[in-house]
Amino acid sequence: MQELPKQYAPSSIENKWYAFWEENKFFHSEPDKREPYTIVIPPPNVTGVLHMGHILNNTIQDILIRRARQLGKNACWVPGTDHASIATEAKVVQKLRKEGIKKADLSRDEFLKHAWEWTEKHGGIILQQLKTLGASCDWDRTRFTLEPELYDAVIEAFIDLYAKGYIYRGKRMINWDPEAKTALSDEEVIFKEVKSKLTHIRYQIEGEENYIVIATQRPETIMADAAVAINPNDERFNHLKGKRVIIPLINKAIPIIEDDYVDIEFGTGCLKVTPAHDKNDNEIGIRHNLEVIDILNPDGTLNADAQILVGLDRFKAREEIIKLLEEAGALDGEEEYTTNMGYSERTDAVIEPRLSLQWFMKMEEISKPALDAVVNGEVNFHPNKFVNTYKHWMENIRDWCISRQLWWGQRIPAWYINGSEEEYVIAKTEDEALEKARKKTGNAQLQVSDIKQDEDVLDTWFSSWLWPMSVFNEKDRDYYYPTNDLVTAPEIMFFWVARMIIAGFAFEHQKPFSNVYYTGIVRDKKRRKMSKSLGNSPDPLDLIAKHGADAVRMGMLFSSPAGNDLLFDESQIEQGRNFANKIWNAFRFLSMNRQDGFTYSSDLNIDANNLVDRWMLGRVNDTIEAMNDDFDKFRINDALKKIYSLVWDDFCDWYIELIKSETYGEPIPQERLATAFAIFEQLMKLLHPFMPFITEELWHAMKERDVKDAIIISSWPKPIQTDIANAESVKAFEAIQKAISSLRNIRAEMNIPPKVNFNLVIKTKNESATSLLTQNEWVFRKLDSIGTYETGTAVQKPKASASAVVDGNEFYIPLEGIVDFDVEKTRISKEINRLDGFLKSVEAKLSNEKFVANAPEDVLANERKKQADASTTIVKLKEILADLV
RNA sequence: GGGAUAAUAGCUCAGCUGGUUCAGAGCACCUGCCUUACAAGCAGGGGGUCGGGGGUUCGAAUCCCUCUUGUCCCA
Repeated sequence: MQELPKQYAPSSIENKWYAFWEENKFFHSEPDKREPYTIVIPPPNVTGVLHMGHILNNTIQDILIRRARQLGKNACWVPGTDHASIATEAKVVQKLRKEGIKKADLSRDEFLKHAWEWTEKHGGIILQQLKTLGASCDWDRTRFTLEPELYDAVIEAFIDLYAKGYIYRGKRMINWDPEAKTALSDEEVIFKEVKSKLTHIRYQIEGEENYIVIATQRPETIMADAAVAINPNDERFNHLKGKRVIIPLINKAIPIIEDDYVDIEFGTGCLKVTPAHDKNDNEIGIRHNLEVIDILNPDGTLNADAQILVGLDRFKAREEIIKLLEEAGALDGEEEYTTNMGYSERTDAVIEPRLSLQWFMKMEEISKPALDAVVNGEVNFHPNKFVNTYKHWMENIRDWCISRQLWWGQRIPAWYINGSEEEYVIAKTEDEALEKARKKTGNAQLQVSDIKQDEDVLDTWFSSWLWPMSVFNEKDRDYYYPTNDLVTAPEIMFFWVARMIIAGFAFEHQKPFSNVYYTGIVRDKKRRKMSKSLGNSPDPLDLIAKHGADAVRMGMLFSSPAGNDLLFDESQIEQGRNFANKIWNAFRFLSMNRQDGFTYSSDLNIDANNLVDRWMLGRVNDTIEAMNDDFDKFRINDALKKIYSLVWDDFCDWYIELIKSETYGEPIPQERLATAFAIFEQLMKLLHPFMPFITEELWHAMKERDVKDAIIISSWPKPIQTDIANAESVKAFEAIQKAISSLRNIRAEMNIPPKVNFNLVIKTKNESATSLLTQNEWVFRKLDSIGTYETGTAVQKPKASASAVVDGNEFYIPLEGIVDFDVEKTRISKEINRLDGFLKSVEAKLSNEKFVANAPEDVLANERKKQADASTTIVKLKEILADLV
């Protein structure tokens, strides 16, 4: 047998097994008689690259899918990407610009050709990267939101919703991104707190020398002012009512109006009203029937209606106009001010509120079932706290602006007739549109050239919200839909999760999934979100190359309870790597001990007389049940911690130590080794979802196995031999562990070198303890250096000795010649003090009549037992202390 | 401004239905150890008024109120 290297080297192993899994189609799912278990991936941006958030998110999905596969379900994880219209279009435009091509010079078709080329070149890289992580996606089912079937699904959804009256076209205040030159939905606006200035400007009162002062953040918009508003209850301005003021620089008279919206306390109490450039102002404008003067171009520069500073960018214009106001004597000072400003989620440009003709989706009615489903638990959120956020948003839901002034996306299926903005038909194809247009106009002579399709595309989320349905063909949808679990970030709860639930009920009349697991955000140690622009994120592919995918998965998950942010540090990955190495070496040791002809049976059948085996298997059994419970509750990181501790603490630190041969240099007795191998199999299975590569590697290193016996499709363990491997055996062995720890503690505190033997005298509390400790003498001998070993209820206490009382049994180590009495006295006194304090608190409880009267019987009984145990131990320790004097 | 959520060891966090030696884990730290695999390891150890205050209860890290501080979402 070839000896294994001392350290685990993941890279070659990982590639090998990933190829093996793919070749054998273990990730692929087809509908069959089994129960399905389905996850759809949150589709990343098609031209994106893998970042730490993807690592966390996809690790969790892979864990869920691999465990489901082991549980015998028909596991299907559908991968794919979305077309990310704004981001991708921006990238393509940028690339073309570098080549000296302007988008404006291209036809729609020409531009789309470039966009597809770009997508094919960069698209799907991220999916390849996911493979290095071990993601067991069904790659045969990879979907893209712009591929024909999904495109059609989006168009059909639009047509259907339009027919039902949920979609309308209208001129509303929308969020305009002057950089991408498109409308955005409310969700795509990110508010950031920024330092700004309030500029105070004098508006002369018409026909008077006096002026009033208004405070504004946006002095460059004064040319679009339609009025100045005051609060009707503001007595300071009684004299202004009914008058008009003159806008400086352009000398235009506008009315003073009264409106409750004006905050008397804020600024100067006078508000300039700019209906074209502010949402609130727009509402005031509607109430007072004010003129709407739009002075901005789509790119954020001033247009001719501004009269001055035409062509200047809005921010440049702000600087310039302040100078002009100052020169004109209209500037009344500036004031520092902190405000929340809206930024484009995609381009980070400052959002421009703008009145614009767009397509909207009515949300209130259609979202009702989706609200109910989450509130009544039909769809569960993990952690549950996110239900509140969801509920709040859904109860205050507003209409969704779904049109985007872009080309890269699903083109809105509206055809305008004869150049009209108002007269249009909704149809899937041009032929159909023409037919409908002819019918609508009653003009049978209408030609294709008389109708023109809307230039705009739909919001990317208008395709993503169909994802759990649209990734399946009709036949498969019956089987896989509704899907089971969705793993995503809380950031996109509204963008995506809520809308998927809405769409699920709207189109399939069913929820899209049963559980939503919200992961945390990956941050750096300073709690900053990891991002490319900050440069504070490691490249996950480097991490994988350096430490192995298993280590990265482990490390990420270890410090990542559901819904809590993860403060990433590479030392966490090292912890994962260390664990992989530990497992590797545990196996290495076991394998080194195999003699010629060694075989083992996977069916565990342990000896009822061997407490160590009973304990070990009992621990495995407990862990299986505890992990299942954790998985049911989506406490995935708790499940990981349990298997981690079982492997490292129980199996490596105790069990392996105990199966070693009694004779130095001899291999592990082969029947013990066989049991250890069988237990190790259980451990590998439990660990497989978390660390797929190393477990598959060792699984095959344990014995020759058929392809069909790969661990990836092995069965998830169930508790076995629970008649002997149970709580009782665990408890019995734990008492021994505690005793051994106490002895090791004495050895350390007394500075007895590890190899120096000491004698052990155990005065047991009863005969069953004697028998336990007699039978397990070998355990003590194995784990510590022991000379003579004497046990019984009536043994002679050695005089000068170090001692410990564990579980009512007294352990004595004769000290003569070895040790310092004072140290031992201090040790014992400390222990007495500790127990004394504990006893007092217990006795305080028990002497409280109300406690005795009110506490349940089992609590009471437990307190009494605590009291009895503590006081007998104290008595014993005091005797011991007395003997030391 | 409205809402949510959190505050526990130096750091990151568990602690789920109020009661088990409940004050825990990992990391970091200290001490000893190259022990039949693993120094990426083994053994042992120190460290916390559970943010402050008040309340409910026989009993509170856990429930309620309040204050402070932080984070997130929404406007």
